[in-house]
Amino acid sequence: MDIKKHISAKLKSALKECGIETDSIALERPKEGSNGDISSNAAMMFAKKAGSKPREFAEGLIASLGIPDSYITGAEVAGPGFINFFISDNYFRDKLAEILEKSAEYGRLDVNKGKTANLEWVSANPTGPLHTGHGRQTALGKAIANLLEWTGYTVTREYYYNDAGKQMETLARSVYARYRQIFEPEFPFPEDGYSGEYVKEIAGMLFEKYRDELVDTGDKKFKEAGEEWCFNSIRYTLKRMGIIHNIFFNETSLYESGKIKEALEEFEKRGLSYKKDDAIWLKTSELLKDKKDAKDKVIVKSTGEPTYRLPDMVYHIDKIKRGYDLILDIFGADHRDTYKEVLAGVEGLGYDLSKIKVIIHQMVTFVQDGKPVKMSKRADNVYSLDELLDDVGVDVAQFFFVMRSANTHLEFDIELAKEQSDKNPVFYLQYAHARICGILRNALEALPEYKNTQSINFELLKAPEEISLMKILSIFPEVVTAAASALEPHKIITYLNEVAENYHKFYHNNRVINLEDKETSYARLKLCEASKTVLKNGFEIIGISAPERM
RNA sequence: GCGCCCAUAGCUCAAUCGGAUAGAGCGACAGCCUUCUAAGCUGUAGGUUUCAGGUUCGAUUCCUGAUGGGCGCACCA
Repeated sequence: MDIKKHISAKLKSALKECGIETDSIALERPKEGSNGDISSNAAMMFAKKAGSKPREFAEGLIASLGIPDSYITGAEVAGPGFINFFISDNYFRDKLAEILEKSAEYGRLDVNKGKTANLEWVSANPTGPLHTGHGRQTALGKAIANLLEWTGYTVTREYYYNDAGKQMETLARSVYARYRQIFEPEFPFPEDGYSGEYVKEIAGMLFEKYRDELVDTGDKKFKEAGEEWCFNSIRYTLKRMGIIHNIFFNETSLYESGKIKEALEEFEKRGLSYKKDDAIWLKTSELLKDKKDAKDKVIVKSTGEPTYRLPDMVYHIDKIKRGYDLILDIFGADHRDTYKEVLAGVEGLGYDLSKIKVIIHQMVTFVQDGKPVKMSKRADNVYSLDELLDDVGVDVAQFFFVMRSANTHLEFDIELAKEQSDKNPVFYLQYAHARICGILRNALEALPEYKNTQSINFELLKAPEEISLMKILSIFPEVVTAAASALEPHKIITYLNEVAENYHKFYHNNRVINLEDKETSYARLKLCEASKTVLKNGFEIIGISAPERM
């Protein structure tokens, strides 16, 4: 029984009597409680068509709806012509029973059951540890992958990297220089080298093992050692954050399979590329017609090496061919223009882009003591993601990165995140969960039979705080739907805040365990269990833990 | 210079495909622990949603322009 479908069907048939056929009945949940539980703007939308004024038309519609019925206690016209529906408390009591029955599955949807999704994110080349600049994307992808799974998708988590490009050579040269410096302090460090401490660490490990035997061996050993160290570091950080990628896709495999060459030939055949100054250019200015200032871009350098664009295009074609129903990329705002060029190339080769969606997130400013923390790549010690996790904890970091809409700049207040107190918004949610767990533990002592009591009278739940808590718990699946279709996990957090708030209010006004009134205690304990379920399921989506004690 | 994104309470941010009296947290002020977790609850103060127009029953949301901030404009990725 879904109340929205119920009301929607009623409105549809009432409109049909007036000669209006429509499939799109917009129903929303009014912010203000006095405006009912569900509201529709249908009368305002169709009054003109019916040759009537909105309020009059609304009155007429209500008269033909056949209410009250077993779920709807009443409907009234309000404001400019809204129809506000009031839902019976028993509907929400039924929902409560449903939450308890579904438990860990409550909120899981089957709208995308049988479909597959591919989410590619992080995808940093193995030239160093992940730094805090990668944090938002890392956390966001984790939550979005969860969100997709909750709507029924089978999700492939993928990491794309290139260990053959210029960046890796730079790493190799940097490690080599640090290695030489161990026994030749005057050995010059490359100007564009990676100056992080970890490079010295890698060099030190090589020296430990081979002493100075590697001086004349070339870059290969240094590159391998660097890549291995960096990937271990990256995987370690990802694991700490609870992320395991199913596929690590190496760009090199695209060369080995000949697909890069094929794409290049196809571009030429289609007249989309040309040679100039010994390089091969893609006619991006033609492919991106709606972008006036688009310029042609180099896809193969005069040295014969492709730029990142070409393999990126081929990589996306590979993902399309793998047959996913949804292909998601997550990029920072600094890639906003470049991904468009890549997709334009894919489209130029005749592929359909409709399965591909791109999530862009804005940059993060880390603030400490009221001042922005500098994140310059030139600095010897960048703030690594691991250090951030050490400083504020995994849950807090995950929460802070995900709590805001991706499309706005994020200010990450390190002092606030470190704070183990009521100032920290993570704890507000986790505290509600821990508090419920405490009560349930107490109940096992005081009323151990509650677990096995078969007939629980939910009609005893009638206090205003109990009703509004039941109401908020009942919309969790709708929130998951909305968050998933917008790909915005922060909507879950906003919702969980309401759940926690409603729970705390309920707690303060209603004693749960009361030996004088066991029947009510049983019902309230069930309400606690349902609240715990929703909080825990929500935490799972956004990727934080559900502590039993705090 | 050009392109994209953003602008909401003192601060950090919400606001359901355009909906009703724009909401939270922090900070400020005033209360609530001999009873299940006070990391909690209750109350007060705080707004011309940057500005100027436009579209309509109705705009924080859509359009135009201005102002301010972020990001990008490589034969780096």
